[in-house]
Amino acid sequence: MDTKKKILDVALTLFSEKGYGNVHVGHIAEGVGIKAPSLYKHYKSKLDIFEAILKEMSNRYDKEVSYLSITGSDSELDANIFAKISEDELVKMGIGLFHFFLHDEYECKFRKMLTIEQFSNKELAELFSNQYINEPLKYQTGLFQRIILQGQMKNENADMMALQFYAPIYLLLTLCDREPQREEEALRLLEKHIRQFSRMYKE
Amino acid sequence: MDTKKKILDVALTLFSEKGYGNVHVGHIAEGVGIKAPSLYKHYKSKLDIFEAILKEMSNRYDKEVSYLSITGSDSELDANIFAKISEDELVKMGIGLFHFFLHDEYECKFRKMLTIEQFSNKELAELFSNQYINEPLKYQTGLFQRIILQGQMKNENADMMALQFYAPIYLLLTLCDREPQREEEALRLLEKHIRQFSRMYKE
DNA sequence: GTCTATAAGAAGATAGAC
DNA sequence: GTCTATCTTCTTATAGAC
Repeated sequence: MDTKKKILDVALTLFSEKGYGNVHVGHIAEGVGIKAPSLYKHYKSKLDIFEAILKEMSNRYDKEVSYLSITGSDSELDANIFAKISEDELVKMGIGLFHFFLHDEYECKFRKMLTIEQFSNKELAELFSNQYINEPLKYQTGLFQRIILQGQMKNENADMMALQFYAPIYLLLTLCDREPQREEEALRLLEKHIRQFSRMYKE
Repeated sequence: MDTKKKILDVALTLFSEKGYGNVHVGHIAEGVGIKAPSLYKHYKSKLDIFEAILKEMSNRYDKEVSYLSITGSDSELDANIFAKISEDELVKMGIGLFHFFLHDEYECKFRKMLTIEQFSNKELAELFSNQYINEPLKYQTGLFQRIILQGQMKNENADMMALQFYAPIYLLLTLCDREPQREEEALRLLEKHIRQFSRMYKE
């Protein structure tokens, strides 16, 4: 097994639960199954481990964006699929997105880690905003612009539609990060939200 | 000047910037203008300071809720005011609320502190959810129910209207906590959101 | 690459003078 | 109520054997 990789896994788990400052190299080592000094054969410092996580997750993110087209400038392609789907399918899409964000192991832990560390420096603040605010809004704005052009929805501001569609998803996601036991409740609200949103904007 | 109170002020400021684990009693003492051991004449431990902040902010919150009626079960009263106001006045109300949450010194620091510490135990998670999710949604649901009854808005689910009205405010608030330089942008989006929301649901 | 031993310093907290 | 001095423990990191 790749120890260097396992160190990042364990560290990400601990950082996402307690935050960087409350995790000690001894805890990470214990999770990996080695002694603390052995960590230093793989990474030169605790900060080095943290930065390796950022780099690793940045790579993962880039791959997912280009593969799943969750965000990015590729909403042109999706709109054709989107425009033809029913309200039921829109719900299915929203819930699928929600599930992925909430249950993908790395996605979830990384988001919690950034939530804790977002105020500690400007780079982490920007990273959080880009990944969880700017990019999703940009993508969904493009999507709604297409849907409007195709006459499926009312000719309102697409960026506000994206905000009004996405903000509840974001709120429910951060709610479930904090209180995982409320996932069922969140899913009910999410479905109701998308159905009502769909009904209000339908042309 | 009240040293005991000043300790809480300084500690809250530091906790909201760096998180509990990254703040040391020496830092707090320095901010207050005394030496670390002197802190222990006022509080018996670092954790004791943290808990005193929670208690203090809980008192502040109770007073504000009952005084400003921002949340609570008093939406019956406000609906009469609300129902008669124009879209412009609805915008003014939303922006006023946003400004208060964002610029009230204690409100802002406490929210950041809870954001950082929300995953460290269940009580803090519940506190965050109650104060920034459950209570605002409950209040606004009551408000929209009244507005619907008075025939001012479409007869849709009031709880979804509350979610769709409040979630963008919440998203923009957390955005400004993270990147204060984006406040102007957030205010523009907020106004656009409320105007579009108002237009979509207007009967 | 992993271990034990240990350095070097930081951090929370106490004792006791003033 | 504040200070200096100090204790104890924790924490990161290094040295060097295996």
